[in-house]
Amino acid sequence: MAVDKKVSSVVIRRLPRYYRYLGDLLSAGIVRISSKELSRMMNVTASQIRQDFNCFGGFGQQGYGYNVEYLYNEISEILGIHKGRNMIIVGTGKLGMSIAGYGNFKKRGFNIIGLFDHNPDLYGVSVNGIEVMPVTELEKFLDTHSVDIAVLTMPKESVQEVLPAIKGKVKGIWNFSHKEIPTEKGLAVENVHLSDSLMTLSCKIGRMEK
Amino acid sequence: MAVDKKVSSVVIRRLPRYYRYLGDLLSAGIVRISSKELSRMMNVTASQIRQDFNCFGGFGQQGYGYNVEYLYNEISEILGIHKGRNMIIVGTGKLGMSIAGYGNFKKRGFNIIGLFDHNPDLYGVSVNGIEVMPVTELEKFLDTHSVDIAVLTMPKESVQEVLPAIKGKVKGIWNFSHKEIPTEKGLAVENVHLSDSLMTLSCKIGRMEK
DNA sequence: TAGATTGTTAATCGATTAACAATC
DNA sequence: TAGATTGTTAATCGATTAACAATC
Repeated sequence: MAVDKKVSSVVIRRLPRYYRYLGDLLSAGIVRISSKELSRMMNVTASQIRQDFNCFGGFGQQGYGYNVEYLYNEISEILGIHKGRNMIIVGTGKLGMSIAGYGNFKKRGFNIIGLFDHNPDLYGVSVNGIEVMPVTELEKFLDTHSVDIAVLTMPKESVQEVLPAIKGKVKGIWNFSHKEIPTEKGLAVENVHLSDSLMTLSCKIGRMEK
Repeated sequence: MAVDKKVSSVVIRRLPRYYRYLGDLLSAGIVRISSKELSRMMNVTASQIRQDFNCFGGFGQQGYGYNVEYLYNEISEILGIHKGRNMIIVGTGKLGMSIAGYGNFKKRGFNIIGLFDHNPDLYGVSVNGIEVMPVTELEKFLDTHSVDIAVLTMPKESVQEVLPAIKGKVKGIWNFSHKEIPTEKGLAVENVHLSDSLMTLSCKIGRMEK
């Protein structure tokens, strides 16, 4: 029952996947699961599953396995789901809008409370009741609202422009722009490079062909 | 100059990032770079950079470093850029459409040649000259066109429905649906779980706050 | 109780880093 | 040539897997 000190980031990155599988089991009405069964489903070793869970203190019971609902809730807690995180989206092109329109975030406690762009044609356009505002309003908005996460879906050129306005005022950046943002103290960053992923796929295909 | 046998997937996943940085250096007119300089820029060790490149045979020269353009082109080659990969997008909701509309893929040799959905309202809607077709046409399309990559941007429920039509007819799947697709022989798969990434961010924020 | 399965320690494996001889 | 920097081998570090005692 050694509770977490420093959990490795590879473990943290595996948690959402556990969360998904456990959600499916829960919907299927499954009450308990052993690390062995789960390992078969998820294509990982049972050892790894037990090690991973034990980074956070052990959620199972010898001879029984894991209670699906309990485990699901614990992981949900660790992931910060249902904490009620406020998000803004900067850059309301197609990608930004598709994120804005994705209903499941709200269900999990991620609320979009602001949309920003600097194309005047988009000002006032609304998604789920939230209107697009000019980027020039961003700083004021951050001073008057509590924002946890900024989602950056604008062209890389605009990043330098908005970054100073954002830093220190949000806890995390979910960055889809092609400008990499380094993590720094007090600021969590997830850089998502969709084209990197396509190139990785392309590379895999190339090596398969040989 | 030990040429690649089995390159580890962690190395392959790093290649697109090298490619991005080298592209920037190239645009900036930089002719040569040492692993040490690059390591400072990219926040990795020079050792790792040299090890990584040497998986593919070594692209540098002692005492000089690496020629930026040459290295860029070599990595581009390994990644399969400009090979002219044909892609189709299945599911033309907002996310699918935002991928369809992203201009840079074409520039790198990834051509979107088909869009599919089963919402009749979208039939005939076109992006960059490609019209949305009914999913029922998918199988016929795959038989009459050479398609390398299928991009899945539909709801998880529809995946089982289209997967049989696709398997064996494409080389890779770029999967954005929430249904995980296992890799199998002769089929490369990249599962992209955007919400996993948001949850990882949320988790990082939570651990920062403690 | 006997059987099952966890939590946890120890062994293995792989990836990263350090070091240095080769060489441009 | 002397200096720089690679390619590559060896050392270290961390992550994964195996094993098993604890215990439900």
